[in-house]
Amino acid sequence: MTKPTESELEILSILWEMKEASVRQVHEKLALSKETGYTTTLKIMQIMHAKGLVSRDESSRSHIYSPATNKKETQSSLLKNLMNTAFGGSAQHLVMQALGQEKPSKEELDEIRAFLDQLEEKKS
Amino acid sequence: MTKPTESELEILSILWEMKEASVRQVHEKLALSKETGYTTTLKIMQIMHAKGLVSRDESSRSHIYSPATNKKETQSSLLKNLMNTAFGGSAQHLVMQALGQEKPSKEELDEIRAFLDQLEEKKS
DNA sequence: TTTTTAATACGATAATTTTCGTATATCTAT
DNA sequence: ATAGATATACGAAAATTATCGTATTAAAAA
Repeated sequence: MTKPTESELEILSILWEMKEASVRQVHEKLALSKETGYTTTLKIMQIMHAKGLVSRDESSRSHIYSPATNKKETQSSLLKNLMNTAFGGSAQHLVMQALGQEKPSKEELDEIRAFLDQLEEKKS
Repeated sequence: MTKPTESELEILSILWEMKEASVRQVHEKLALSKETGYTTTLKIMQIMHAKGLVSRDESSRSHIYSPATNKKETQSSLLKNLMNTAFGGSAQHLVMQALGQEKPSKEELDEIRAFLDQLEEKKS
């Protein structure tokens, strides 16, 4: 599985959310947060297709793209990479830092707690 | 604060751990996990110095480098970036994913729990 | 049918990042 | 002092990534 570049990841992320979309649709979303031309978006998506990061349906004139990589796996690999390069390999530090800056809601905190409990059970 | 590149981050991470080190020392650590030449490491560290990512003591012949950027801030910014590009902005998802793959020890889990509690208190 | 609009393909340039060779200076040991 | 080892500086090539213009084709509107 090739590692997506920064730009590719932005697009992949949009596709994860939308499930499938045309270049136009992706570009419009992307343009909300980034100054960029349509053909640039197109080109990157074509490259992603060549790399196998996305698949596309070419049956209609405007191709419909969808993510081809496993979302969890990609996230996991990026996370592991960041954990190793920036957090000395410590999940704990990374997690606490992530929580600290985001101030999650009580509900989210509870879900995380439940998740922690579940993790611990599995240990036995 | 300029965002470190991937290679720069690897080096910065080593410096965070060692507090301070010569190019030679950094290079030896780096070479354990990566095939790379000495002058390459040197060059990157010089660039980092020019960017202000590290500072150095030039009083002896072999310069001693140390990290110049705030560690927390850098980590935070990288984390936020990954959270936005790969996790749809959700700290919760990121955190659960990170924990899931690392299987932390009971002690670590407890520390995280304590941290969650502390977070919640602050809310009121 | 003609014109306008909108899509893909593709090549080329620009920008960024990584890599390394070589020159030069300094330290160390002989 | 001289030779050998080891440092930094620096330039430039190589590799990767991002950007965009233009040609061409297909659809839609007039």
